[in-house]
Amino acid sequence: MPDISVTLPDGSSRQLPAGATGADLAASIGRRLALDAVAVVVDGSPRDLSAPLPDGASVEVVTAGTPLGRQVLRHSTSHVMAQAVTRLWPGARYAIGPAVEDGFYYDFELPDGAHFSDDDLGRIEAAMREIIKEDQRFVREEHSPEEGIEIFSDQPYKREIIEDGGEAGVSTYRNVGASGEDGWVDLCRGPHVPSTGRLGHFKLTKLAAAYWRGDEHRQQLQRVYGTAWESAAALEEHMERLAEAERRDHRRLGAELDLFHFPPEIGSGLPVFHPKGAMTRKVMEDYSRAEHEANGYDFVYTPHIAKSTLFEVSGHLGFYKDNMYPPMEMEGARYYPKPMNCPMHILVYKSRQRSYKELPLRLFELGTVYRFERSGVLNGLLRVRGMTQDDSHIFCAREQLEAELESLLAFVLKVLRRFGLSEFEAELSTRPEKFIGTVEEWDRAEEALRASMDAAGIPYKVAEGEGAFYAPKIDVHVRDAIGRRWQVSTIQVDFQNPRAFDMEYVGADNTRHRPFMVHRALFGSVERFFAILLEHYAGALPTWLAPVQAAVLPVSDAHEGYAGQVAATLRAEGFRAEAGVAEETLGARIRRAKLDKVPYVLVVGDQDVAAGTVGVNVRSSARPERGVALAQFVERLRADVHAAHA
RNA sequence: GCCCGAGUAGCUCAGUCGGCAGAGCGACGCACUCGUAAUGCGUAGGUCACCAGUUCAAUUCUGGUCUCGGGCUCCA
Repeated sequence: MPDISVTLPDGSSRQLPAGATGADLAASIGRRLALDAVAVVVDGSPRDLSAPLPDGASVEVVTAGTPLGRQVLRHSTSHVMAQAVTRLWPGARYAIGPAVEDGFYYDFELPDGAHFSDDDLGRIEAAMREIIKEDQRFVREEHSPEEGIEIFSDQPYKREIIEDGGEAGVSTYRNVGASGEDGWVDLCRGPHVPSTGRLGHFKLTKLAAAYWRGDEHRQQLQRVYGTAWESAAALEEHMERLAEAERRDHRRLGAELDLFHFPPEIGSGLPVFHPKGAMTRKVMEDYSRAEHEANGYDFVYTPHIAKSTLFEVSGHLGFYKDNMYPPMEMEGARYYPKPMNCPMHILVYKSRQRSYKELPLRLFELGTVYRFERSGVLNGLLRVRGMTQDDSHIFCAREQLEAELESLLAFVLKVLRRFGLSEFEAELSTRPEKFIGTVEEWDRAEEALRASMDAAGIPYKVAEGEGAFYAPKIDVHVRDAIGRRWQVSTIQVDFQNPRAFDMEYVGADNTRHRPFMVHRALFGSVERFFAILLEHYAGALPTWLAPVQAAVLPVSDAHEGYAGQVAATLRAEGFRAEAGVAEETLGARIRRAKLDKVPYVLVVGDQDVAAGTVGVNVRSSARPERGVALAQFVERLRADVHAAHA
């Protein structure tokens, strides 16, 4: 039999007997690799280990612990889950079951309109472990579409996929037990692990409803989520990450640190900030104002409600009505709470005739808006119904757009960095199928946005056709301390509103021109950004943002007077300091201050009163210091607070 | 809005197979006056989310409503 030759990723080549498979290749390289292998990539395409390798191919063996290997594991586990569900609910229909970030899901329609309950997760897991124990092989088969439709005669979702796919052939995977009996079959491109015995480090995590093909007008299916990993240790690590995320949950921290809450008496999605949360928010807002002032923005204030005509012109009542609170009738007019600030800012622009000499005109407002979000989407401060945007609208001449976007993005990133967020990824959303304006305008705006990201040096992806109907946009995402991605800033170029409001300026040529408009929210919403910071810092806000920067604790009540003086001195120096009273044991008071995540706990006793010193217990350190001169501590605190502004 | 789950003291939760409810923490009071992550004792605090229904009796069972959580759709 003639040999074949394949090329490995390191450039070396290997000779194998004709008909050799990926599994044979892995085995020929090493025993360990053969055990770890879950699939191969042949000339760039993922394949089963059992597939024969073509002569001359480039082949990479995929192991379980790699991103692609985990995808294969997860997708294979989702098949096992669907198989388990059909064992437990004969007649269940299964739709799609892909691998997703950190796990997988599968969508089902149970017979007789049944729904899963939480208790079912354990039953499904048990059935899955049975299937894994049976070590069923994943057997790939190729069929014509007609055969596929025949195989899935009782699976309408699979049939729909085949019918809509319009492909020349379809492939299926059959799970076959040791005795060779035909098992459960699914429509699938693959690849899969060789057999179910390769799986096992998984957990079913949650239930959800999901619409068939993501369309809320179609059948609602039951979705089961799970996670799967290459080893028990990796699964355990993942579960620990989830636990860490829960510990950092801003809703939990908001209650523990007494920062904010959502009174049911006010209504869903409408938070109140308590004094400590409000202090941090005030520092954020003061900082934002100072930065905007230093960067050429003009401040405006606008009302919370406006007559319907304003939102008719802006297009909100046409395109955004479902997200608006209903109107109030007053003196024959209908007043709507504003869902966005832009129409108001446009009216400021239009208050008089504008000259090109005024452009770019940058209007800024911490503007509170109200949006009627559907109840199911509310999520702590991350998704609310009343929020304050650090909102800006920039009006500029066409030839200023590029430079303006470039400096704008640089400004955005600079501010985000000062809040300790430094890993950015952006997304450029481009012209959708339905759009207004000209292709030339769009191309120019997209190009300007792209250039600003190149200039800022941040990585970005292009979301083709994802722009709003009126404009392309950049969304800036940040990664937090535990690697989660959050969308914060957004920058949108708008062609629609300048036209709708008939905005003009007089150019150097003494004729009228239409300005370009750029919408920009930096934090996104102050509430949301506050929540992201809380989660990023796990509640231990940097000193400049901490509501209480130093807590002064007297050792006994004899030292309360001195503690008060120390706190007063710190406040006079511009810091946020509180003096305590000696009501409980010192240990208990220190513990409380630490749990409140106060950056500096100062303990003062006889020695400090005599020497004018403080004991310094730093939040991030387990070892307290003694006998630090107060003046010296003031300088340390000052340096700490200013470090964030460097 | 839809599916699943939850709602018991300020918080975290136990409990009642239908018979007028309990712990820890917190709050308050008294004692303790203390040098770096929980001093002791005591007191108060609950229409068991709300509204109906079944029942001799409902916090418990049934239905509805509201709120919260996890998803879907949507989005800052």
